[in-house]
Amino acid sequence: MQMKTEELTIDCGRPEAESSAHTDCHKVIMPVRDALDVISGKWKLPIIIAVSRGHKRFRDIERSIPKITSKVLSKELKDLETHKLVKRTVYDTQPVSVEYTLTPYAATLDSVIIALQKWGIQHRKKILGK
Amino acid sequence: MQMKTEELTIDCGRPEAESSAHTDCHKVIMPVRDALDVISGKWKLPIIIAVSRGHKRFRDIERSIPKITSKVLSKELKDLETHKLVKRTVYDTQPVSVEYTLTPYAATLDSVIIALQKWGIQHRKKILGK
DNA sequence: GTAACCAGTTTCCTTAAAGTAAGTGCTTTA
DNA sequence: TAAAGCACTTACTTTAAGGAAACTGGTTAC
Repeated sequence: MQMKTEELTIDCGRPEAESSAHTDCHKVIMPVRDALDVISGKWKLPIIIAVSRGHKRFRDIERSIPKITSKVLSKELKDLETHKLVKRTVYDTQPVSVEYTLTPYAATLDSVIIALQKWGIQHRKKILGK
Repeated sequence: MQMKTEELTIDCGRPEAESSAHTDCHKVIMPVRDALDVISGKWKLPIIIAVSRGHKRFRDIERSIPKITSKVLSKELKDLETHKLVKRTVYDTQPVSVEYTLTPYAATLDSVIIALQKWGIQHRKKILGK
């Protein structure tokens, strides 16, 4: 789902001299954009956090995130699943119950989340001038 | 410019028992969303990288980022300016020349960019199964 | 004097993301 | 037996982002 990277051809440089800057630039921007494709957007991180807090059932997650709709939640959970961050398990009860959990892989996002959180905290202070 | 956080009221939790989970959740998600407001989107990081590579002039930056248009570049530079990541300096030459540079503050984004870059690299491997 | 460069702005248009609202098929509870 | 819960899906509408192209008002180079 949207792994389009072909348009990421950032040139970034002074054609004559340092053509190393080209590759260089590419190497930063390409993975960053890959990462942002997965975690940016309004709902993905809220969902990951809600699930990490123990909300496993669809309605449960839905209730824990104000203003999210079932439509959006459904779609975002699918995205997170294809990115292998969330696991969907169907239990053969009557009626079937479905559980969402984070994969161990989701834990690799911790450093990203922490970096974003830290930066967000100080940025708010900076912008609001407090 | 879009510092709307009032809808970030993630509830996140089991009303009875641990109401600490509420505040907890909030404390993670709110700054993360603040950070994403600033750096997510298609163009902001490419622009930051282009400027960091020494492209200072409007047309220069425009040329260094394939497919960007003047309209979008103009808007994004303004955003980055209000977020204090980019500085716009007008020199009183004939005709006036304008220079964009990164602020020292932009350097605080390094850890975020590095975290995203790292994660993006291994994620691509994971998803493409290489 | 006309072509080209600079730093943008304006207008119009298309696409994509997100919101609204209702419905589906099943089951348990009052 | 009617209401409500579960896990969603479908159809329709609104909003936002982004692209294309032209244009402004100045300046310098040919």
